[in-house]
Amino acid sequence: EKCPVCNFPLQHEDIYIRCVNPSCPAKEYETLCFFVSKDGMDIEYVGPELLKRLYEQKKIKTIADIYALTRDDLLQVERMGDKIVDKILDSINQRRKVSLSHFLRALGIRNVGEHIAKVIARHVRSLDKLQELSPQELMRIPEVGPGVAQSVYDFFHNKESLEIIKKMLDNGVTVHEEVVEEASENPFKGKTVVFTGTLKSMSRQEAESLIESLGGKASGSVSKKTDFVVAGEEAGSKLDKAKALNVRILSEEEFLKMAGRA
DNA sequence: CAACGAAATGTGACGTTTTG
DNA sequence: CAAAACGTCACATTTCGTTG
Repeated sequence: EKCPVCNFPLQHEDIYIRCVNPSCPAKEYETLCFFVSKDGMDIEYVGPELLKRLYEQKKIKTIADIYALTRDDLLQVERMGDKIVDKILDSINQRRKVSLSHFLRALGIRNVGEHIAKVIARHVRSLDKLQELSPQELMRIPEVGPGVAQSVYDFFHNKESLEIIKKMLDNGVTVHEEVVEEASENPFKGKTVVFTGTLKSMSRQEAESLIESLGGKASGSVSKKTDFVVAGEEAGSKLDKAKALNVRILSEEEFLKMAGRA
């Protein structure tokens, strides 16, 4: 079953599908894939393959339907046992409560990534408020320009997406306000940090959220605005750039010590 | 309005767990 | 135990917002 307009198959290829057909299957499927992915709601044990089966069996169509899945729906899928079904349901339940920034990110609004989602969430505080903002009002938020403002506005003024949001709320999803807490004094407060290479003691993501919790910013690329580069094993090109720009380089040990985790 | 830095998007490889 | 499916990671390229 292919979309008559774009003719894309139902295949998770990480391609961003921009088919004009509002009910394009390939697009709907990609939206589902993104929603459960790490960059979205991060629903464990649910990935492209499972979604494809459920979509083809018409058990789900939109991201809202994920929250209405039953044990039987899942057990009907091939290669599905009790153990994994328990985990899946558990995982979905865990994600019923979500912060506004996380939710906003997971919706997959164009031009809204992890960072911008957080910025917007901290400014507007609630989902209701966000829906009321005009593009002009949105642009008053720092780091939000015309492109982002338009995407966000369009999303919240589209009949389909509003229905999906309503359905999610009806299915027990609660979006809570963003909590902004002031970080205590530490070497990373207000600093920009870039990680390169592999860290032994934690994942890249854990390290980045550690920096954030300390009031710093974890960035992906080295520039002259970067305060520290933390070099793990097999550090790549970012380490070279740091040396070239005379950015202070920290070993993993130094990093942990300064972060108070050593 | 061009240059620049940061964020978003795209690409590809590899490790781990579960089912049957 | 092998195939399937999920998870993790690094990094290149493109796009966006800001600033001089």
